[in-house]
Amino acid sequence: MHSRSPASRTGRPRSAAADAAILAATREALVDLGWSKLTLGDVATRAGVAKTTLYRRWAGKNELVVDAVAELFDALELPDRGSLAADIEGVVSQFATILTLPEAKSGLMAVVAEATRDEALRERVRASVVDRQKRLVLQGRARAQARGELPPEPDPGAAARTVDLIFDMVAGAVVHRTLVSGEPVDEEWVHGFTRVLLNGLAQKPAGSV
Amino acid sequence: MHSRSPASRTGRPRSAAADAAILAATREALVDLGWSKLTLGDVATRAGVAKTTLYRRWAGKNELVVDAVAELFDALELPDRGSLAADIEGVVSQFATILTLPEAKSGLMAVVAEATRDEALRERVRASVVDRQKRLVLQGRARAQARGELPPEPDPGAAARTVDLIFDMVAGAVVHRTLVSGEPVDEEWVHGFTRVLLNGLAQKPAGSV
Amino acid sequence: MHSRSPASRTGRPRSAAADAAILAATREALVDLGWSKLTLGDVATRAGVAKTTLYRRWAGKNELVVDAVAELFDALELPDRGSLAADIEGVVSQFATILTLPEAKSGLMAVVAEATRDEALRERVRASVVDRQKRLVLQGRARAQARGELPPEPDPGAAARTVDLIFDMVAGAVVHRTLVSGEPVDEEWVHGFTRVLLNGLAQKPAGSV
Amino acid sequence: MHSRSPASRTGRPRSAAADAAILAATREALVDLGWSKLTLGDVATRAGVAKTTLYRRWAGKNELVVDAVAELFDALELPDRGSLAADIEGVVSQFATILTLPEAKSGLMAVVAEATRDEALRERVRASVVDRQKRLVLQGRARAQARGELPPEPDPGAAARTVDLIFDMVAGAVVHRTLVSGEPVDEEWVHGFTRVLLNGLAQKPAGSV
DNA sequence: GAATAAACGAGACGGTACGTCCCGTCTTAGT
DNA sequence: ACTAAGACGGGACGTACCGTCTCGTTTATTC
Repeated sequence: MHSRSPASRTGRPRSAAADAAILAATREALVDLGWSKLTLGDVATRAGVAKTTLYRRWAGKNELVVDAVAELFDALELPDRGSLAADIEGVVSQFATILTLPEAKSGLMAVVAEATRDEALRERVRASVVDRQKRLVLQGRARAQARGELPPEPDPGAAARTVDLIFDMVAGAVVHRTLVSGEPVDEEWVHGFTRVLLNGLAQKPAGSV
Repeated sequence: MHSRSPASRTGRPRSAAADAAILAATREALVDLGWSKLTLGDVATRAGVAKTTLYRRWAGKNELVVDAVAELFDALELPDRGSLAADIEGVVSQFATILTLPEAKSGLMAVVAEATRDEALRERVRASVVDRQKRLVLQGRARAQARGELPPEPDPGAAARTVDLIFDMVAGAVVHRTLVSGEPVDEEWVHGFTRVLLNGLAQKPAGSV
Repeated sequence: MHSRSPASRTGRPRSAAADAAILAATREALVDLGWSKLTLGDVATRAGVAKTTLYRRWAGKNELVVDAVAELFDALELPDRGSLAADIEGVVSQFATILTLPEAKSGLMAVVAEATRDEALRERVRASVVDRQKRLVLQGRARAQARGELPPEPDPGAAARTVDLIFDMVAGAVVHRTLVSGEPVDEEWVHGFTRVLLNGLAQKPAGSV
Repeated sequence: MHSRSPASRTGRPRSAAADAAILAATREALVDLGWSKLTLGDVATRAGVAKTTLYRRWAGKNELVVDAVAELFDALELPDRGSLAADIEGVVSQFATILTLPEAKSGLMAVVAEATRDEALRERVRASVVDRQKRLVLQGRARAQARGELPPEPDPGAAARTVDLIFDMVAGAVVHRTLVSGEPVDEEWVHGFTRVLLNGLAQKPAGSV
């Protein structure tokens, strides 16, 4: 998350409670104000913490918001509903639910926007948010293979590329639907989307289209 | 784009050249500074215009950036490559190319982020960017139907929903690939994505997968 | 006092009222807080002015305080009491009275202290305060010469050195009495001091001592 | 100078070396930074001491600087040059020399300025600096009386007032010449000043001037 | 020589002010 | 009526110190 000079033994140790308070206050401020009107001074006040304490731990607004938002996605889990399609529908719905939280949508898109000009930030987003949730795709595939719904992957390279493609498609579509189109991710949409995704993936050969 | 009080007949008319200069200056500033460090004073200076002139025409940074960025996407067109798959691949590549422009990615995502808290802004984004490009989906479908690749749509409601779904999937996946994953949208990825999309759409029944 | 780029004809002109309000607010803040606790933000607030307005006109706290304090000494004038001794006693008393004002003592000594490390500031103090009041010495001598109490000065160089010496002695003694010794400059002290000064100056030859 | 709770018999005693190191570091910092930019954290670092150690011994910056500067004036002594005038010229020159030290001028004036709003501080300045050096005036008068240059003082009250007046005049004039006028206290000035002072004091009656 | 108790270094803490930057508005004179 | 110029009131920035606190460690003195 953030670190200080390695293994300082002397001096007063940093308050562990402050970290949690700051991240919670950040999410609260995102709800109330949104990203662009969120100020670090306000976050510090909400957290009952001095501005210096905040700056001692995070380099700036972007890094802070990434950490605050990333925690939200840890709530995601792959439900076991008996079929791959049902499992996917479940996790897509969860994802959409999180994305409707004001603290998630306002913060996430803003840091993605900032990350277009800040390689370190983009890496932080990927590590904290994207890669951390790729576990869901891997878990889903493993479970489907155990059920016999999917064949084992012979080529590890192709398998990794497919995971990335799936993640781009799932995350991208849900984010676009929610934030750009501004339409609800309801059961019907989830069903339609999942059908297209799974059918598309099932047809390995580029076939007759 | 922006308007003035309806019947202003007297006085010096607004400079038409100023509009174009301001939008160009905005894109230039997006390239140099990114959204968050872009200031309206700087844009005015770059455009050789007083700050007052700028504020008389746009309400603020968000509105200005939407207009500046929206123009970029008008360059998109559906190529006629002989098959639906090839046409889609062409337009996806074009879209990805535009998204690699610094002025597009930095600006677009930022206004989407801002739009999560500003309904009027989201409407402006949707009108200026999203809906304006939906023509591509409609055009592609019409052409494919003319070629006999797709059957005519009997149900207009379902047809509209499918257009929306396709748009969410295409735009979402490309944006996610480019901005979040930070991986290139190369020929291989475009091919894989298009295959999944078209195969998925072709299999109407939720079938045996 | 302070200046901007020479002859700016365009743009909104600086508010003349703001200058006066700021200097008055500075003196008020000196009374309430003293030099070391005076903050420019507070002065701006008291003056009903934004901090930027203040910084646009003065480089910092020192320059501002010099200007604010210098105005106080413009109230000094040489009374015509009929004899040189009486005139001097009058002006010394006036000077002592001004030095008992909190805004004067707190501010004046502090800028003198700061000026020990800032040649430009020392020059400003000398120009705004010291040299401006040397008129009193010159005026006193001229009047005494007119009365026949003092002979005309044959040597201009020696005359200037004597003016400086007198100023150092008068100002130095009163300041020291007031601020360092912390004793009142009462009639008795003024009388004693003036007697020593005038008798000392009257005995041109280094005499019998 | 400073004290701790009266009867602390147990526990580690305070380091005597730390006191000296801190005062020396304070003077060093005054030279390098001047009073206003001197920070206690920096002094502690220079002294190789923790900030806590410093605060345990001095209440704040003002008290510390008074103590650091006061030591400088202990170097003053009344030379025996054979006549009162020569003795005075000697001590005035010494005083002026000390006042040219950056650590003296910057620090002394600043604490005098602060003392205008802090009675306890002014008392500390008077006790540590002023009264401690009044010995020079007393010593000079005693020596002059022994030589027969001055008559014995019949009235002790008047004598004390004269001592104060002399001190105000000497210290005041030298300080003003050095710090405000910014002119050197050279032999000529010392000679002129001493002549005026002694001649003035010699003429007891307020006479014909 | 072990226990005690205070001083010590280090550095985090809540807080205040700094001087700068930009906001969006206004007040000029000029086009 | 519009324009360029630039001052205006206001608010947040990120930094520097303040004086306090909480640690683990060191060092005399007292049992």
